[in-house]
Amino acid sequence: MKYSQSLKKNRDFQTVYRKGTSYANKYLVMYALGNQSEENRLGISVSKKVGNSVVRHRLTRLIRESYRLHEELFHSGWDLVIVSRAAAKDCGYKEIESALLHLGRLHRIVDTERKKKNENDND
RNA sequence: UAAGCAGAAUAUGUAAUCGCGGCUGACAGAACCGAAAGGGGUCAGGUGAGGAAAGUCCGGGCUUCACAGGGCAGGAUACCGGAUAACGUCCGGCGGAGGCGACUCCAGGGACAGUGCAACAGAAAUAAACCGCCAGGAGACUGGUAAGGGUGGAAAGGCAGUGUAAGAGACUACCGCCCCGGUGGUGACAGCGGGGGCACAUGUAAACCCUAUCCGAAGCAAGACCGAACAGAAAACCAUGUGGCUGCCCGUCACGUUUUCAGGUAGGUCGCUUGAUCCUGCCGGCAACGGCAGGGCUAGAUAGAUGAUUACACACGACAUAACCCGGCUUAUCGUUCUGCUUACAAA
Repeated sequence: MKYSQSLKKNRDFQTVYRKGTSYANKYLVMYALGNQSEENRLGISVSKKVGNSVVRHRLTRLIRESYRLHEELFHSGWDLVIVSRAAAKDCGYKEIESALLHLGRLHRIVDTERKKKNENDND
């Protein structure tokens, strides 16, 4: 991903869960916390309750792909944790994509209208 | 052709665009991150999950720790021979059970080493007379009897005959069982001959147990190397200072600074894929498998890479995602194809 890192340490996940704000819809839960940097960091969590390994991997890839294709819509400087809920296990790409963008708008870190990262598009 | 039996192969495909993990080559060999170790750029090419990758149920390699030798405990296995690195796996047999057959299935050592258990029913369960039958007696009843009834998973080999008062391996034939001998086979065992009238007298070892054989423990988050932080040891420095012994001086100790050594957390690198390897051919073997020759290299991530979109095709796509590596077992599964064989019918 061009503008983002992935969130790796369990410690970082715990920080976002504890101090961040959260919104949820039918398929996903999104936690967000400002990280005082130029970049976003994205963490994806799919519980074993959702399904077996094949289902969990597919959901992780769908969420990552949705974020990648709309990366320029997100404001920068946030740690995001996306948690998949059990209802998401039969979803296709389109449903995950719209659910992700919906949660981003609730957090007010997604611009509905235009691309915003012009300062980063200079390079 | 129909019904079946055994085995094997395959596991949506094609094209385009965007994206991801290794690898190779070229150009840089910088910037940047980090104390260091180390990481890291751009472009191109090529490559990138399974038959079960699953369950983690067995067996081995590998690694670290432990280990003179022996025994106990605990666990596993249990007809015979072979294969193998090894196995509880596989192959070929034996015995038993099922099927017309191809073929399938088997928790298949020991109950004269010992202990336990066997409900209910039944007269009685390891010990026999309830009914019946026979004899005696007027009768009550006494005696004989395991052929018949009834109970039960099991009632003292089965069945037929002789025999008898009625009966009984009491006697006889056949079958079964036990013992002995020799034959074939590496062996489990098979079949042959002779003998015993059948005794210990039931079942249960998936009850404890006995016998024989095997087993050290933990696992790649193993482990090896580098190594901030942080404890430690030694040496040097007393230039200044603080505190204790002590109110002061000397002395000494601790704190202090530098260097070296050893340990080692976070972090990093390796382990990490060339192997009991795969493919083809020939040879040995009924087979599992082994030998020889030639050829191939086919993921290696470390929060964890295979996805998204579009188009087309049809059978409309099941189960399921490597995590050190192999050999098995078990379980899940949409379909398609092939090979060999059996039975029935038809044809010849």
